[in-house]
Amino acid sequence: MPKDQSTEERIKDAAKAIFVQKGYAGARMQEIAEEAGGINKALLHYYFRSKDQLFEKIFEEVFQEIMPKLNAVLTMEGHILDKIDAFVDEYIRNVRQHPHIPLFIIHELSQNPDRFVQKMTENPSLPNIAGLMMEIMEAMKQGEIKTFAPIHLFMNIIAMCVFPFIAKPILQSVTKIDNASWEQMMDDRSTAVKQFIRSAMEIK
Amino acid sequence: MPKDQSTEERIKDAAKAIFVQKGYAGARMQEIAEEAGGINKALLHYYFRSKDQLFEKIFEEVFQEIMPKLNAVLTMEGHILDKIDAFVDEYIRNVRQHPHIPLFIIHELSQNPDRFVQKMTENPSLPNIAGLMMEIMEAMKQGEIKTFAPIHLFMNIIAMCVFPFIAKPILQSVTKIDNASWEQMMDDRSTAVKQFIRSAMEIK
DNA sequence: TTTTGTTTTAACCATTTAGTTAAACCATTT
DNA sequence: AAATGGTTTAACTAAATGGTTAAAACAAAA
Repeated sequence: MPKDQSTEERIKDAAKAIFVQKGYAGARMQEIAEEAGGINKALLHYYFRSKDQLFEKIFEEVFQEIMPKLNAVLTMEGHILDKIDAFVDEYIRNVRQHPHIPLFIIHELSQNPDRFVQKMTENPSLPNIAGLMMEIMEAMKQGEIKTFAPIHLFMNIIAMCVFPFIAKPILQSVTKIDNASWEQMMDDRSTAVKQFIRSAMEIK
Repeated sequence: MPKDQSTEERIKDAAKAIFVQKGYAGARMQEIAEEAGGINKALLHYYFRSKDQLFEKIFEEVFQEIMPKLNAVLTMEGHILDKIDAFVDEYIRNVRQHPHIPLFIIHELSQNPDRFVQKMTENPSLPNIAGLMMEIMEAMKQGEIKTFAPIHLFMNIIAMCVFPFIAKPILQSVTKIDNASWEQMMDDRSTAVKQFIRSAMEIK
């Protein structure tokens, strides 16, 4: 039972920063120790045994931090387009606070695809995508929104929310937008995406 | 002057496969040598001096392989929506053939953002985004398409094309789609994206 | 056939890196 | 104060990894 929280927490924060920035392969235990501030490398092993186990802890935490927020919105009541609006808002707001997380998750997950399944079966807070699909199809049948393959709609929504953060360096270079203007643009991003989706899906 | 192409080419192919799959930090010179098939690790250094230089060569090649194809479409003549259609088709067709490239580029570029600027200034085949923006705005002014911030439209298009390939492992897991169905879905992707964009941008 | 220059190999080197260990430190209890 | 148990450190080890080197193999020219 850890009496002193501070050291373990400091290590986790440092590890999170380094792993998220450099990925598993690029991260060094030494660097994590330094990031934690005047902490010996051996302490990392004292608290987490190995790089693998430390990484798994961090990955799990990061992962479980982002997921529940999303399906919270997904299980919201109301009109499907309002739900999508809420999803977009929530997603972009979250990602802006932790801009490195999506690329980190995507990269590490594509190195080890099975990890996703494992993490999901461990924690049963898996998003109910099938339910969402049903709901979308129902709304289409009711003539509330245009008919469009639900899976592609789903992918479009996620893509438009996440991609700018994942590809920021390229996009910023290719569009020659400086940091200040980028943040300004991100202020408008939520509205723009919602508008685009409504424009595509709203009938008439 | 390299008389024998074969060895150098085999190394490059192997390096490309490994680097693209594992990233710079995760790739091992030994593994690249093995991938090349019965080739000594020292040969890699004989031909490319260092891991860094080998990586740079590969990165450059991969990068220059994808870029020109894109602005080729970008500088096409015709109606803006047709141009976008062509872009989407070309992009998705290309990415399907090399599904690991986008994540590779994005990941390595976010590790070293300056590299993009460098690679771009080296090769002047930079896509004329400003011109595209102008064209889009002109079409809006002419009432050919709905009014919508061009930069967000641009990001939406790229996002919808690339994202599914970048996030394939997650998306496949979360939607519980098996490999066969995934490919089938990708067959429809181009059409779906084009339809979505037209639905969002077309007037009336 | 000898010579010359290039390609390839096996063995090595130096450094980095994850991980270990034994001892020191420190706070709390007795 | 002594003992106890958790925490931290410095110094170390073993393995991995990028890189080097000297010699062998090979091909082409003289």
